[in-house]
Amino acid sequence: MSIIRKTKTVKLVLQEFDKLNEAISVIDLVEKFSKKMDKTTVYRILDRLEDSGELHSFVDQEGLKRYARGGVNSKIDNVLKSHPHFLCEDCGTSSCLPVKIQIPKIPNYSIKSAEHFLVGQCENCIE
Amino acid sequence: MSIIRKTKTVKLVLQEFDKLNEAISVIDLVEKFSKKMDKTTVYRILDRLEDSGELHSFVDQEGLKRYARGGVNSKIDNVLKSHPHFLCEDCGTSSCLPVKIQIPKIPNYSIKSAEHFLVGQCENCIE
DNA sequence: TGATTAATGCAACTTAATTGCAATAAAGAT
DNA sequence: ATCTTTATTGCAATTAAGTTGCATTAATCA
Repeated sequence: MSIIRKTKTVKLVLQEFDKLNEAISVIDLVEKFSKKMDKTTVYRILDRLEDSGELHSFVDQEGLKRYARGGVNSKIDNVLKSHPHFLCEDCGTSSCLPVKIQIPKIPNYSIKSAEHFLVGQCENCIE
Repeated sequence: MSIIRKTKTVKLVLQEFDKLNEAISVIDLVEKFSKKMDKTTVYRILDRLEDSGELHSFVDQEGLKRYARGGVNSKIDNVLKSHPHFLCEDCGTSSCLPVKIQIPKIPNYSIKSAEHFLVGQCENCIE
């Protein structure tokens, strides 16, 4: 693993994750930066930031890849391990939920990792 | 919703789900039936079987769509609601796990649906 | 058996993501 | 500050999953 250069484009991407503290789909990022950088660059920057632990990714219900701040095992929102990812069906924003989901013991199975994807209404859209 | 005709191809697909009682990716089905039917036919049959409640689908970690017997809310394995889906990283088989995952209450959020995807070793591959 | 219409095959298309390669620009050394 | 190294970028082309339009075929039911 080599160091990650703080290029203009990398800074732009990181700024975006600072600004909106949510899980962003690659598609949205590619669209948002279409004037600033090539889509391959977006893909590659996200790859590197995930490798280095600055971001983590998951695939949503629609099969789209999304990225959010923090490594899978980081404590970025006091979440130690696998936290659920959430999509608001009203406003479309996606985020990491700072709760722990208990995985029941399954006889004769060994569980290594878990991905949870919840859909519903977020705090801004619930009435 | 119109009736589903029991065509030769539909029967073949259903037989496959009977034979292997697991969650099969569309890609695998398309490949398996490449001599028997067109890939569009596979996609459309799966669509219809899902509409009619005979199958349910989910998207796995890799963004691939998978199908398994039973509707989302069916009691096919005594699973009332959202059950986790499992992928064995050794043998590659995928299945529905007949356990219930408790979703913690999240203040100010309303959760409508949940998808759980677990990865690990299945009963045949665990040593 | 015939009429109706669901289902199929084929070709073309869309969209997300990947790859190769030459050109560019950070980072560290001199 | 300049040079050297090599990580990073842009562009074009490609792969792979899934979709669409349309003419043809074949279930279903009267």
